[in-house]
Amino acid sequence: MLFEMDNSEDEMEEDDTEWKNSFTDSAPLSPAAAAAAASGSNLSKTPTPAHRVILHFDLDCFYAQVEMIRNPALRDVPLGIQQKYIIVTCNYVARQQGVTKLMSITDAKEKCPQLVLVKGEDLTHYREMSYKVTELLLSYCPLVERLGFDENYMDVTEMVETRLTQTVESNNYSFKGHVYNHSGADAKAADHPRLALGSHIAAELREALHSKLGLTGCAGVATNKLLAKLVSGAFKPNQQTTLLPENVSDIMGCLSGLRKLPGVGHQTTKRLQALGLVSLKDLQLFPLTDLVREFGGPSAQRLKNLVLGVDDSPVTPTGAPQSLSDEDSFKKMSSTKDVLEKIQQLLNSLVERMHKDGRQPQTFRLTVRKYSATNKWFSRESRQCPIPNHIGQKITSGSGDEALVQLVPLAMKLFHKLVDTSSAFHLTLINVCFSNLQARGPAASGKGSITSFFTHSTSPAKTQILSSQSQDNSSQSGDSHHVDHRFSARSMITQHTSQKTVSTKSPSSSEAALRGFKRKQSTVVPLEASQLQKASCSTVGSDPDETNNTVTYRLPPNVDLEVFRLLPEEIQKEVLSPAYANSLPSSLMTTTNQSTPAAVVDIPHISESTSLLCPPPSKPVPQSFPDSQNLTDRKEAVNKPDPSDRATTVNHQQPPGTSSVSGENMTEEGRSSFPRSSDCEFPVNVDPKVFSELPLDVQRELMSEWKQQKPVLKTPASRKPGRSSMTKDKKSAGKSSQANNLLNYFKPS
DNA sequence: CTGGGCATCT
DNA sequence: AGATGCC
Repeated sequence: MLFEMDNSEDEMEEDDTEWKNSFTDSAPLSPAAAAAAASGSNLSKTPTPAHRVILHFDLDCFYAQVEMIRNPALRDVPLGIQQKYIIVTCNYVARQQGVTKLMSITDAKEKCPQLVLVKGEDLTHYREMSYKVTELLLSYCPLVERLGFDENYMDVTEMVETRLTQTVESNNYSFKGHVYNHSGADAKAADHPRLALGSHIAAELREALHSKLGLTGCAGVATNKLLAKLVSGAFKPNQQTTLLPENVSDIMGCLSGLRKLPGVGHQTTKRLQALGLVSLKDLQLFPLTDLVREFGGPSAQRLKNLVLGVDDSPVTPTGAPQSLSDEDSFKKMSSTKDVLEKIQQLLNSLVERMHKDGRQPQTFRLTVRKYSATNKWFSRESRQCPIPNHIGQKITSGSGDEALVQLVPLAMKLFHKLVDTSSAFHLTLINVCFSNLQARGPAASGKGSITSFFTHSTSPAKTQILSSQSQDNSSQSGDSHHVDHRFSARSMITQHTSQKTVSTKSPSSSEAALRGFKRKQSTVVPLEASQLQKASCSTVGSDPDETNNTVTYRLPPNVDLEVFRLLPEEIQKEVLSPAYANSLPSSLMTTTNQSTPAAVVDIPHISESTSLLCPPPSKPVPQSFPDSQNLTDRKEAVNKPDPSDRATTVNHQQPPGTSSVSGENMTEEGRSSFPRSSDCEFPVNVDPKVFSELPLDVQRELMSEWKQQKPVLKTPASRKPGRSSMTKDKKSAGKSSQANNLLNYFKPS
């Protein structure tokens, strides 16, 4: 968008000249020289080479591309990816008709009534594809840094030097793709052999992305990250651009405002504006000392550098993520029960992701966003706590269900630190996060290895990163990285295919969907949809023979009379309420069905019957790739747009009223047959309030533990017993701790 | 009627 | 723990 009118140098010329003057005034050195000089302050191990060749890759409308790969029928229709009420991105067919990123659904429909919408709130597929991209790049060169899901920086300086020494003169030294502010053969590659080679590498990598992953994208080639990023968008989509040092001032001059600089966000822009600084030139001419006063030394200097196109920051290999989180936003969440269900839902998928990652989280964090009239927009608040080892191990060992059972109370405790539930509250977002991720393998480390993210559950794979590239010439270079593919992306692909065909022991999405149902033992073979349906709706009756066996308690999580009698009266009521019944295990399965104004065309990604009978969870979506049948299904649906001519939503949602009947039945039955009881015997440390908010199955699990006196606690509970009062003082959560005592989670805080 | 993740710095 | 920034 910034540079779409790039090659027009007509009226730009005057401003440019003026701008250049100011540029050279404040920066006597060329940008490259300035960068080299600035790098002196960088104490990093390897002083950044004076001449770096940095690539920036930016995939075209990434989410839309992924969806079009999953369903090729979407390629030719205007497609928007919907999150809540927003089109987060859209394909180019839609853009042609005026749809833009971050446009509201309403506006998008006006612009483009035929717009096909796909829900994109579940990032699973995007995340997976995103890492495939990074892995592919990593197979060429270890210095790859991710920026979001759809962008990657790459430092190919070494590759370039290698090619430079070996290609002798044979190369014609032409540039691949565009050269910024040069038209065609204008650019003399001989003057910039490294950048020219960089453009070749970029072209090869883009081709690899296309042939191996089916993705298109843009690339920028420059001498630092800032410039590479700025120039990569000069020609869109699916093109690449190289920025030569002599054109740095050109591209900087084209920036319409300081906000366009990567690293300058809303807040920084405001603060700069308060100083009277709006244009790049304003900032260039602003005295550094004054800037230091406002922003401090490092930030001030960095701003000064940015505005000159100077950026000595290294390409830092991203490796596996340092935290995994899952969140959902909504208009209003005001009951503890809803919070509990949401936390369950979020944790469920997060635990599964964590397990696939293979590392063990040491810290758990819960974040909420509270609605407030004044501060409607932001203000998130969070509380975090350590994760006891025995719980963390259950995540990595695959006992996700048991981990879940213990994590939910933990999360609820944090929730009560954040929210005073005795008075009304109004949340608009909940986020759960695992951080402080600890690699399991003793020698797993491998610097910045992204490997652990892909090779779940296996022994620490060798660092699959090739430090130096093959010398084979350009014709071969596309394949030279093939060697270790099996370590990385391949493993994920294998997972996909194996799921389709045979039952597999690797954690599948089907199995994930069962989580919370607590079926007998480990259900390896995915169940039929009808079975799932049965399980979720038939759990209300009596509990025939489900006794004891605390470790693997089974489903259906029926009401255990014995346990139920022990519950406080208000919980009994809550449990018996229809809403709660619906929320029980099935709550883990139902997606939060935010009302979609648009017409809905149900185009299941799994199979129609599955979707109708038992809607998949919104987070862990079974990822069978489109087979022929699904393809035809979707095509059919897409080709039959809603006659109403309104926008069309493609999703898989639960048909209304699927699970309500049995719940109400249960209400009647339960109310009449179960006695009220006030004699609940909790262990001293248990906070009844917290306990009461747990779902039945969780309560039962805990009760069983307590009964069996087989506590997880290692140390005698000689602790000062928590007051069992219902009062909540939010302040003193102080020293409540025997670290490994599950009961501690229930102590009133 | 502004999403869902991630990172870094303080 | 919060603020800020990026996509």
